[in-house]
Amino acid sequence: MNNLLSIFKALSDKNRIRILLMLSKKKLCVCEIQDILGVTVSTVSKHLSILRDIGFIADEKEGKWVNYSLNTASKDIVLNQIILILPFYLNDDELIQSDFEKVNTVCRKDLCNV
Amino acid sequence: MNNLLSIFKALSDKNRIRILLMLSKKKLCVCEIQDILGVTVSTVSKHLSILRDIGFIADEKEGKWVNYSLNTASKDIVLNQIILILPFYLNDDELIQSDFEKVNTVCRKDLCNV
DNA sequence: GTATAATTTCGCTAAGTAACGAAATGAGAT
DNA sequence: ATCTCATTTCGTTACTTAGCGAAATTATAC
Repeated sequence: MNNLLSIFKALSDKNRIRILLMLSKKKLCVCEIQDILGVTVSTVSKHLSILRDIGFIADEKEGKWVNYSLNTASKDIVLNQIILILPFYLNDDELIQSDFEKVNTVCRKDLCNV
Repeated sequence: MNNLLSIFKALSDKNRIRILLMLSKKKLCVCEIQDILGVTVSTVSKHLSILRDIGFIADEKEGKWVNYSLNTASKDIVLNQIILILPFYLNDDELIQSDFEKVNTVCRKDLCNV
């Protein structure tokens, strides 16, 4: 029950939903997600830790960066179903479409090393 | 997006999950649900209004009482999927099993008219 | 080894929400 | 028509949580 509640609580935030859908398109690092969401790095990091703890996403080091990716191989029924359903539900959403465009053009090297 | 968020927020509460699963077994009135959950009537009423507004449940008058029932015919993809998945996920949950037993024995006439 | 840069953690504030009791509502029963 | 009783709404309190900036951490690159 508590596990299930954690899943729904994790999904009760607009920015976390946006992150999940971004990651369904492409692996991203924290600073790229920050750029797209328009919130501070610490806030993004907090959201990512919530999504990671549940098993929605996975992280992996690549040079200086940590790449986050969607975990499509979860054994959890609810997690799997949610990840399948989300795109059908939100592909037409204006904000999500705008996020998708940014995902394609975002460049971590421009964002950092200022 | 906001619709989806409302759905997940509605599901982010233990008592609302319990209510949904109770109603999957039997139609219940507010005072019966109150007895099983062990919270005040006003709290139950608030939970029910949240679930009703989204379309998870429906209400219907019967004499003095309002019967609440699970809306299994929702056109919403997420709502439908959630209602299908919840039992698989929680049938083994201790609290839910205890709720199910109480659902079978609860009697609204004993609860009211004290 | 030290410097650099991305990420995480910490302390705080503001907004949101579950719970309660009391008052208001509304429909059935007399 | 009035009374009764289930239910809803209102006002309040306590708790949770998203967001921020600063400090701490971690690991790469020189």
